Amino acid sequence: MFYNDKKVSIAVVRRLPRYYRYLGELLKNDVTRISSKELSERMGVTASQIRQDLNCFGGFGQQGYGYNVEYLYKEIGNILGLYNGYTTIIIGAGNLGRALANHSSFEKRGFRLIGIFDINRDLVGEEIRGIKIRHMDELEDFFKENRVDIGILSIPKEGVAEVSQRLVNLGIKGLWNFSYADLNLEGDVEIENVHLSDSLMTLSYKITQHKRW
Amino acid sequence: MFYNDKKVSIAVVRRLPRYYRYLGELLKNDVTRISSKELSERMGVTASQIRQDLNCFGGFGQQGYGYNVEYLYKEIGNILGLYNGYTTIIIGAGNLGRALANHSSFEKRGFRLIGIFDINRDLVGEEIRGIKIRHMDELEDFFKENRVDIGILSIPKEGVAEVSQRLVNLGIKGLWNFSYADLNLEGDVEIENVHLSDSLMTLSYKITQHKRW
DNA sequence: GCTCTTGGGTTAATATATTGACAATATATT
DNA sequence: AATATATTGTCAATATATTAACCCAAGAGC
Repeated sequence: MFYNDKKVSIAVVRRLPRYYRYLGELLKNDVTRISSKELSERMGVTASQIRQDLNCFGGFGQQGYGYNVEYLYKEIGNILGLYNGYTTIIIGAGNLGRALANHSSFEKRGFRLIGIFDINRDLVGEEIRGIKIRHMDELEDFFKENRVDIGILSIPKEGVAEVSQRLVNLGIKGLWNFSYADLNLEGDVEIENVHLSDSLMTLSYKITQHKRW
Repeated sequence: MFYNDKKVSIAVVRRLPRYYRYLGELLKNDVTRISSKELSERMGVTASQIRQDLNCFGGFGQQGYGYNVEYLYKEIGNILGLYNGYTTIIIGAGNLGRALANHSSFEKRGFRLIGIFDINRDLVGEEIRGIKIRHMDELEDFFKENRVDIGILSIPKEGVAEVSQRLVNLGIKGLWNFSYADLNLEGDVEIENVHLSDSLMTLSYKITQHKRW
């Protein structure tokens, strides 16, 4: 993982959204400045980590003052690419796909849902939040007329390999994969797997090995 | 994180579900034995890591032979607590809550959904997969009559602090939190946060810093 | 304006995680 | 039955991540 040719660990990158979230809250509460120390106490991490993390991307703070909340918020948003107006499409209009389509917080972060696709012809034509469901056959045509940055895969694992390869061939930049299969594709695409079952099993482990029941 | 008083890193624990998944696939394909080397190639990790990981929990393999797939599968399932018959309830019957309720793969992993709750009285009485939605007021009574192990929180972040504390007071063992707020509770409860927005923002970072567009 | 305090950036120290190496032991082969 | 081969469990080496320490710039107080 890189930033301006500088190597940045994925652990650091995964913390950025959390910083962004906390800074957003501060901003909402009209806090204009914050020190790494105070932020660390709120977030339950070390101040050192915050300073180290942020310094991967540049010196955003000022000695004796701290960080300007609004400035830092926007900088991190920028690093995360939230102001690039990325477009998304959902593949699979099942329960999960619908839930994601209705999940307004993604729009709030700058992601714009522009299409929903499914193989089930019974669903085609139906609308979710003003976006009509298209058949998978229309995928290629859709790409001719729209810039699609991110594909959200909410389909059973059986179909994932084929569909994802198709999306990559069409030039998609990223895949957000909810299917119960690891995606390891040939080609120039970024992948983020969300394995809900894995997360639930991890919780199950924690409960099982927890020492008080 | 511990296993039989032995310290096991969370990184190792988070890999267990993945091993479980791959072993399940092998089992389905009637593979009876596998070496760490071959498994490592399929999974895209090092053989050393697999051996090291598994040895946190015991010596499941045999020199010169490898691992018995079925045995290892069951052992890991057991370590993860998948055969303990954990019960779950969903708090929040919005889009995400419904999607999770309909997500059958959790049942397949041994988790049993026994209740759905919401504050919206219009939804009360409605059924999802045979489970009727109850009003939050009934929560305490429900706990008197049922053993509830895991609470799935699919509600807006505003309500999370109050609801989660209530669940902890009622003796819940784990919280699977989908709300856009970190849960850091007092009390004897295990927590697994799933921040979908964070994951999407991480993908956005990867795309943004990717070096070919 | 001078001094004191705050607090970021950076380097060093420590802790954790991953990978590599190999002896020990079971299986497979002849 | 003896030998060759496969492959684990474990220890050591390396790499990565986190935390601590400290220097020095900027702001606050007088």
